[in-house]
Amino acid sequence: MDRLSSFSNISTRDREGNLGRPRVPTGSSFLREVVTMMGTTITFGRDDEVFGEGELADYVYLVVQGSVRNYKLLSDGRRQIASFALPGDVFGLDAVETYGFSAEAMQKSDIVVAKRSVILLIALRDGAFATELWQASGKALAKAQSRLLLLGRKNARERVAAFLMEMAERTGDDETINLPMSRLDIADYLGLTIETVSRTISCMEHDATIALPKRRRIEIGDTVALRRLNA
Amino acid sequence: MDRLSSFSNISTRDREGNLGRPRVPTGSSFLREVVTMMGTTITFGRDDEVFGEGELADYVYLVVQGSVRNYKLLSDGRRQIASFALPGDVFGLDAVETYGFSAEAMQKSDIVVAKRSVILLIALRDGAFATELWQASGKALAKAQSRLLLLGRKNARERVAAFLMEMAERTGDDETINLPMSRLDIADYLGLTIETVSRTISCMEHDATIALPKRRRIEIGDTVALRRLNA
DNA sequence: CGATCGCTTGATTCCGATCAACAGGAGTGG
DNA sequence: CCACTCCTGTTGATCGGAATCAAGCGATCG
Repeated sequence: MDRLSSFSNISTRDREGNLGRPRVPTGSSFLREVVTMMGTTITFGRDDEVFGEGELADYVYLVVQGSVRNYKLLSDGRRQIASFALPGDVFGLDAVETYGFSAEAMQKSDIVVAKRSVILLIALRDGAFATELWQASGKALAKAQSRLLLLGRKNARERVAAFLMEMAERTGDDETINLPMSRLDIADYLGLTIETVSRTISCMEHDATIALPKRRRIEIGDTVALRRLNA
Repeated sequence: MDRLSSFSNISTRDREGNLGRPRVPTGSSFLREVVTMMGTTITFGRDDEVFGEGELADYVYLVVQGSVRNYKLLSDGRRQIASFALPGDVFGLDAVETYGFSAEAMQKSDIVVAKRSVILLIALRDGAFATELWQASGKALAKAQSRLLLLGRKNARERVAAFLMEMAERTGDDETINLPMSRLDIADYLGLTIETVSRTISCMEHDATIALPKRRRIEIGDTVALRRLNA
């Protein structure tokens, strides 16, 4: 764990505790360590742009607190959210020359910003680290491919079920989900309209598949029913 | 170009000529060199499985001749093709533990098969090579994200237009496309049905946007009209 | 030459989009 | 504290684009 020592004098104590989350995202925590070490924390307000599609990709980002939407737009305003970045997630890492999508904070968010050139330098010197970056991209790609299946072939109910299971996995305690995003964000993530998302959620509430004590809080009642919709 | 010399005694002459293609896919040709050097060529017949989703990812692949579909299935048979691999393309590279999708030859295809462990070993020793792998994954991810936008937000005509432009770019001479895949493959790539693909293509023929002298050959008549549908 | 497979075309259905109205909650200012 | 407004989300009615169902065509191959 002191692989960083050749690049920095700062002690490499574990910083996971700072995140204050019940779960840590899968993947290299060493990558998070490097970004944290090499970067600066910036606070973004609600709907502030972190970067725009097509801009030179000079930085990589780590969400400490808050959440970020990564999305692409068509010229007429249609939007597709590619991914949500939650606390502990790194994003903007896979850009090659320029960012392939835009990124906006969904609420007041603390984000560590690190120079890509530094990451690249470390990667070039350290094959193991570069390999971790490669594998991190591989995992991101696998997720994207699952989403291709969702967007290309699943119906509304299946999409919402997949979303709920994903969010249950990534936040909360498997039973209760605290949504950091609006219904519109969910719709643009799932390739649906806000009305269809709302209706589908209502329907699942009537089914007792889920309960919603608050707008942005969903409790999963019937995990089996959700899982059955997932394959 | 002799970075391979430490791993092999075979001379590292340029092997691109072997591919017999008008265009070489973007990205590291060094990666193709490594795979070619370290691998063995195997010929697959039409619809032969190269690997199945969930299998241990022990190999990486390079298409020399022919073409491959990479796809995921739902339990009821719905299929989403994530990507097509054409001559010069490497696939199966981004898998982490197991393959995240299945791969089948679309016709008789010559494919170089190389052990992943060898690639990994080189990557661990050579930060520059590992960084190339990382960037290759980044490009694949960018393509996948563009396809998320297509599958989530574009209508049938826009999807087909995007497909034609992609194929014109990847094969042939920008004017004439020789399709290596069936209408069903196109449909499963674009998240449509075979009937909708057929109708849309017919409609574009009536428009004189395209011409189809043969079933598997498409000539682009109005590039501007196609491009207008793309953003 | 006939059979099969791949593709096209037509008729109808259906799921999700669109259009429209309203409800509830949070935040604001008096 | 309450009245007001704005914003987000829900619900209902209708529409439309692609799916589904169905039939026929044409090329390829044994």
